Amino acid sequence: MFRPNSDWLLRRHPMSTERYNAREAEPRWQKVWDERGIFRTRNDDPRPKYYVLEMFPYPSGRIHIGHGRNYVMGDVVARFKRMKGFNVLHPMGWDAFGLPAENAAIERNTHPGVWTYENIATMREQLKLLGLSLDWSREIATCDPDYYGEQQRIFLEFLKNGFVYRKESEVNWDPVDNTVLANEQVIDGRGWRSGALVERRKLNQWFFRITALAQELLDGLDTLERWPDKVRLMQRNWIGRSEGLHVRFALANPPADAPAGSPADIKVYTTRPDTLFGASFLALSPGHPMAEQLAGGNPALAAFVEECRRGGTSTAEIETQEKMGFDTGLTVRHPLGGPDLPVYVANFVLMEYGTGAIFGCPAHDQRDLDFARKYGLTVTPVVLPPGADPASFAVADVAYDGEGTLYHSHFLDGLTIPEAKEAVAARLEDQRLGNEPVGERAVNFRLRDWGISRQRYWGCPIPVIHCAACGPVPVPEDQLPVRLPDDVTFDAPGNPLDRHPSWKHVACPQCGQPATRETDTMDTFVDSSWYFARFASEPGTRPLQKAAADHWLPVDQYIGGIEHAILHLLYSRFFTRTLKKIGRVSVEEPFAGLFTQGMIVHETYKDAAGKWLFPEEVERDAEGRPVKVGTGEPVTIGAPEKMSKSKKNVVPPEIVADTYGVDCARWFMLSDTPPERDSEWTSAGIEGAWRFVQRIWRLVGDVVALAGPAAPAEPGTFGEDALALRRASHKLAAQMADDIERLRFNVAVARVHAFANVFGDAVVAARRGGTVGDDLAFALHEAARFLVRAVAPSVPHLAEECWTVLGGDGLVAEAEWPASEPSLLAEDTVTLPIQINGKRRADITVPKAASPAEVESAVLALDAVVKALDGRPPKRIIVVPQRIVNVVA
RNA sequence: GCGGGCGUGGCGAAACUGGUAGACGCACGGCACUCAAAAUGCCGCUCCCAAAAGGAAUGUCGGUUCGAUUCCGACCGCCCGCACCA
Repeated sequence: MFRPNSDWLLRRHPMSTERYNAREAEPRWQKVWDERGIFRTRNDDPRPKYYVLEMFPYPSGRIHIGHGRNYVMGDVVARFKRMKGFNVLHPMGWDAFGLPAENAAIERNTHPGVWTYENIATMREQLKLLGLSLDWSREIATCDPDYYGEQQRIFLEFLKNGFVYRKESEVNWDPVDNTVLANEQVIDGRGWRSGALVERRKLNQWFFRITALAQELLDGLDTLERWPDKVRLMQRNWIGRSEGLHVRFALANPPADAPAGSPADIKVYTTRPDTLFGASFLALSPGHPMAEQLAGGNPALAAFVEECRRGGTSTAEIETQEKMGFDTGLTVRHPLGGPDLPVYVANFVLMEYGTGAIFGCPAHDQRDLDFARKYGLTVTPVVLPPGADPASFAVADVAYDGEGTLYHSHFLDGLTIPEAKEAVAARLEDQRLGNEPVGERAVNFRLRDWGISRQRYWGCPIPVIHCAACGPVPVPEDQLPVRLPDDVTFDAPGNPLDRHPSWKHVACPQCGQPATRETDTMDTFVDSSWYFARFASEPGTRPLQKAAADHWLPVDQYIGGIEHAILHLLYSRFFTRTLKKIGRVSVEEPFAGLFTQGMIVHETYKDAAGKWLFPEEVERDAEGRPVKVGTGEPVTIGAPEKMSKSKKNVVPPEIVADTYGVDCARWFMLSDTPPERDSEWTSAGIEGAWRFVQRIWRLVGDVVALAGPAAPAEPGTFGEDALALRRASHKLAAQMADDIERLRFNVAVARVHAFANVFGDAVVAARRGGTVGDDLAFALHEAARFLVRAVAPSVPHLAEECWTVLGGDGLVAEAEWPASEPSLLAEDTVTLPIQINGKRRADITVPKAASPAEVESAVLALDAVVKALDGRPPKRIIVVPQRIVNVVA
């Protein structure tokens, strides 16, 4: 027979024994939100705007719970800002063009568009399952002609204004598949699908002139105060500004067979003109025009150049790669009268940086030193380290790149490095070779122009027509968008646009003669470089509207992975600045605040045969060992790794929603681990979140049982218990607001836990006390309502359910953030720890307003202090008001 | 090689601007309730000596300070980014 004892009754109430049924409640509230359209955003809303955006996903198929973390974080911010009175824009879209769709088309014989839109439909439902407060009416897909048509207009405006140009550039060419490969499709120098050795082939390609904005993009980083320092540093390094000197070296023995008009000098770029007297060779990149020309008449050199090209480009390969050179037999004059220098072609000189040629100063550059030692070139130190003896200082295997004074350097002797740089620059500027100065000061950037041509079908067509007579001609405005043809096949290698029977054949817009369309499409990074501006325009309107973009931009909080720290973010910054220059928007920087969240990782599982297993295929046997469900064969558990389909360590959102509810998943994703770090998904963690969700539900039920279903009127006075609870409630609201503003979700979660402990104690005490007075009833109701609103951004469905139980007006999703009364946040006493010689020995509670002198005398009266001083006067007493007291005995 | 970051209990972590180290949670142990279990609640949970009082401890060693997880130096370990950047 069921016979509860009194203790049980104290803690349990029939109301609170009902479990919160997330599976029933969550879809119900999602329907209510949807029907009332409360997440629809209007541009004419008078409230202050707040734009929160998570990096939009590529529609790869299905999402797993690992993808959900950044959407949940963004959603917490969006819901919080709504409660704080902002008109929030929180949209979602699809980065829908890209190579995987073409691969799927080849593998499954489907159209890339069909595959893409099917994936979008699946993933949209999965995202909706998470209860995100998104304005779905603004949803976009970059493969929509409405979207990419506007992108084509932007391209043509950029072209008109000189931000786009065409030049020859090398691509990875797969000679078996007859196709261009992306860098990630080249594995160990071979095509990923065909296995053929990849060739370098030159094609005419379109480029965005991002280097024209290099300085601007660099300077702009300083204004991005709400970006992680790490990302700004990565961009700064990527842009890579350096100041140096272009120096022209005259050829001492031009080759006899050189064609007329061949250059008579070699131009190098250097950041160390001060070391010019230590130069012992010149080196050309294998791609340097002079190297290529010389190779034409020299089979051995041609073979060397070819070998260099095959060398890998990965860092690991480069590190182990030995410095190699080929002596061309050419020599050049030293511009300051030193000995002539031999000219090599060397594998470590990059054509893309500087002028593709360097002078080597082995004593002060490690690469040059390695090279000089290998080829027996002279090593002359010209910078003397401070305190070193000029007679004995020598460089063996380690180049000296530190500070010092110049020596062995004629007119530079005795100068510091900066002085010597200046002196050389000044001297060479005045020297003439031909009609031009030998030296010219130069600012150099590592940043290169952005090549956007892709020899692919599933991308935004480049709106240009090639005419034999007129050259490249822009597609006229009234013929935009240039649509992708739907009737394409993927059964043959190469670009389907190129071999389509009719698509590319058009009349030249200028002369009317037969011409062909550009068959290249744009890099998908172009698509994602302005989508944030498209969201600003209301649905059904032109994709990029100045007024709308100016209203919403910049994005106040952008959230995404660190993997986009450089390219996507830099390209978006370039686009926004360029759009401003052509008058399409008014802002310069697209993202005022950036947050890069960590990934969700999960253990991996392998069976005895080494095959990956899904988490749900693994269970524990009687001894607690991991075994395969059904068979009982042993399972090996691997370290937590990024969730990925290939390793099967994924958790589908549907399973979590069915078992625990998505609020539990949301709460768990916000708990414990700082959001910028990787977080491990565990069953213990999600169960902990489930327990806490139930606990909130019980607390709310307890309050209604104790204090009635309706909030009582505020009484004039409060007892001590009620007041203490009120203080805790008001503090919670204030501190949590601060935590969420700073995106410290794990700290916010801990705070809610701590409050729930205090709240729970108050509930138990109230029940024990028998009757609940008006003041306590008010405080309990207030605590419940504060708690529910404080967690509403994180667990929105649960919050709605609780809000209803508590008799709240309307939806909690539309409620205001609880306002904290300043009088309840202020404490009138403070407890100070008392240290003796830096060790905590006691504490003391004093009025907050107590003067240091009052605190000091109270401290000196403490037993512990009297005992420690043993009659002697203290050497010193440090009173830090509101903080601590330290007595130095 | 270059650049950046991080080391705190069994685990995830907290600690504001140099001021009580370990909040909060997980795991674990004990207890209560139950025929039993689940659920829930209470207690304990860095280490040493323990009855208490103490002492040690934030990777290691040193420095600055009344006081250091926090600042400085050296070392050890781990992680991330990179395009040999002249």
